Amino acid sequence: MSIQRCLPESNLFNRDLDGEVELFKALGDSARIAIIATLARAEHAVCVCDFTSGLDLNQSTVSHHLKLLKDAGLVTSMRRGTWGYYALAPGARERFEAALAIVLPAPHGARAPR
Amino acid sequence: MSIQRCLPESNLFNRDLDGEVELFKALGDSARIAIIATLARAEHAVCVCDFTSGLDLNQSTVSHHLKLLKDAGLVTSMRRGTWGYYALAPGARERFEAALAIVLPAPHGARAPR
DNA sequence: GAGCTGGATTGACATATTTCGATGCAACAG
DNA sequence: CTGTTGCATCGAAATATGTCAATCCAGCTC
Repeated sequence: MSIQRCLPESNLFNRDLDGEVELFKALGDSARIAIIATLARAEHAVCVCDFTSGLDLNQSTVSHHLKLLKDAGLVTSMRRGTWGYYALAPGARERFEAALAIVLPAPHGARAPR
Repeated sequence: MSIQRCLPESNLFNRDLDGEVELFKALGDSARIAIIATLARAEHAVCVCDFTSGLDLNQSTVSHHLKLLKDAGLVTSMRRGTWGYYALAPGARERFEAALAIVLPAPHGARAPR
């Protein structure tokens, strides 16, 4: 019989993963991941000026990344006078956990290494 | 005193996150996330032909994505005769968990929901 | 050997994404 | 009111990424 041919029906994972792709894409950039990591550790909302001075990027570029993160629902923004502040959106961490659980579910059976 | 000026020293998260960025970037594409989700659920290694027929993409494109995932250390490959097989690399899931824990650490205090 | 088949590689092209400079807009300071 | 400052938005340029067609390279079959 030798080597058997390719499986007739492909058991590819079919479900729609566009939402998860958008999530991971949001962290797939060094500026955005730094922003998120900063916000995740901040006690209060962080001023935009901290990002424009801290990141080695043009102010408009920083603003662009912040907008991207906001569109993804990962951060929230507020204005106080002239200054803008961003904070991690509630549930941001959980959304990543959930996405990871869908893409890479924990092995169902044993935890045992052998 | 009114509104206080921007903080003098920026408390930006400084550590190098390039490795984490590469990880998340790997899942930031619909083809690659489908491949990983499939491999994460497969009992055995999956034939390349399953991906080329299952995904709506050219064979060379599929091969390209597989190479990307392999370069990221997320999958392993083997050859049996003419056919190629890919499997999830051991520890792939854990690497994502670890990356997430660095970028979005769990709130240090309580775990209790209320 | 010759021909075929699965898959990797190469090269080109199309599209997305990142980035910056310039401009616009509100809020503050004088 | 005028000038300044922080941030958003717009438009363009540079770069990266996804995609395919063509080719190459084993290994299989005859």
